[in-house]
Amino acid sequence: MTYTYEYPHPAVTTDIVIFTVRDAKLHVLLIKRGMDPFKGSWALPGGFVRMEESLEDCAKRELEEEAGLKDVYLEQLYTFGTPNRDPRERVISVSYYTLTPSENLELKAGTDASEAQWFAIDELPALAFDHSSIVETARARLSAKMEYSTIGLQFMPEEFTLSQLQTVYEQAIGKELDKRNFRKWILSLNLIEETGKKFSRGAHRPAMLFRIIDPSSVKIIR
Amino acid sequence: MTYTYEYPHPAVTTDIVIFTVRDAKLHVLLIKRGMDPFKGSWALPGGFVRMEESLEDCAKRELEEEAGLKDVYLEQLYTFGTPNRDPRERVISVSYYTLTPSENLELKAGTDASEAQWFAIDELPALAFDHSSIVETARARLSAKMEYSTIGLQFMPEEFTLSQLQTVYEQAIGKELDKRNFRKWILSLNLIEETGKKFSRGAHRPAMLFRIIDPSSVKIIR
DNA sequence: CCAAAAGTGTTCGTACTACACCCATGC
DNA sequence: GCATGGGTGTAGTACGAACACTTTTGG
Repeated sequence: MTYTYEYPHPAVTTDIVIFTVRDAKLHVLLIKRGMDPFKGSWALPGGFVRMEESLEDCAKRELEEEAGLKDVYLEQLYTFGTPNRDPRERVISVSYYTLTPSENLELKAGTDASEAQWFAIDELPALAFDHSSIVETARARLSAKMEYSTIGLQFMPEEFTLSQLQTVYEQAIGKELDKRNFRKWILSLNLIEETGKKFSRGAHRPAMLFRIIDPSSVKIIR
Repeated sequence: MTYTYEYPHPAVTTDIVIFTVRDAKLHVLLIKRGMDPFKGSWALPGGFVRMEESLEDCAKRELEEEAGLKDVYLEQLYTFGTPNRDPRERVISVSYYTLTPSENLELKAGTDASEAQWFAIDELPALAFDHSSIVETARARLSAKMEYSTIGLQFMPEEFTLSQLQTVYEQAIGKELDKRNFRKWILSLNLIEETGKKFSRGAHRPAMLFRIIDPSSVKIIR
């Protein structure tokens, strides 16, 4: 079956930058390409938009197919459309990004991806297509948003310590923060509360565990 | 001549929201459609992306063809891709927005546009496709950017008074500003300087005229 | 001389910054 | 008992918000 048009049409894909923080470092999920072009190279999860699905639905589908991730909040990042960014044909990529807690990530390879793996943002391999630019754009956007919003909470699991949260902010923004000032700030927002439980992780005082009071409020990104 | 693909491809357009301030009110440029669908309706300037041009080049070309505008700074806004937003076929629209001084706007109708006209943002007619959403998105983005950046200067002609500039900010943000605080703020940035000339426009004290010191610095939008 | 917009400083409150020590635990 | 990260308060500064009167012109 073929599809014919009176004028040339580009192909449209979505590509998704998924951030998480593991081992106190910012990571991005990459998929090893199972097909040409760039077979064997690492690339962002993503794929072609189907005629009956919206752009965001496409991104969500790809995310589930290639990385087993569901129910994530996606934000549109930028649309990349330089004429020769794909050697096959003209491909326009609508990119999205998201943040996720590092736990509960069932990584699986999908149809056109033979492997999925987390990479530290500072140790990325060479990427297929212009995906390096996409990651760079996402990193810049993330960093800017973290400075004046509470999206950092989206990185967190159900329960977390303030030190973990601070590490996430430090990693995403790329600079160190003052512990007391950080705690004052995040607590003053009344978005998180103590669970009453403690978390012991070594030869030192255990940390209080916190939870997000209203998960829906975290999505408010101005 | 026809073009055939193995999988269905969407069409891709760019649509541009051009803001200006005239008569102390925020305006948007609209084009009266000369062809179906929505023949006779008002719509944003824009059109189909050609295979050999980048998205931004496409937006610039359409802007010149349909509105006679050249050398404008465009910022990508959002990509709209709901499946049925165009009755003809699946069309994905990459939208851009820009600001321009109200002077020197040679408005001309292009190939698929029979008329171009400025409309006050609060008095827009019904728009073709989902262009109302695009305008709304652009307005929200503009308003947010105006709060913490100096893009407002892009609305200004060569020489302008501080009152005019303040009006622009008030229109875009949608609220009144304190005259003394506004002046302190804008002057402290060292982006504008007095021309030495004065501008008389009625039975009152004439205003000092200002100019932008370095036009390239105005494009810095974080 | 009157109407109308231009121009000009100070005070207050708040939010961010810098900074150092004690606490609870595991080994 | 010591090493390790967890937890806490205060003082100084800088920035934004509120606020009213004088100046210059045209008619």
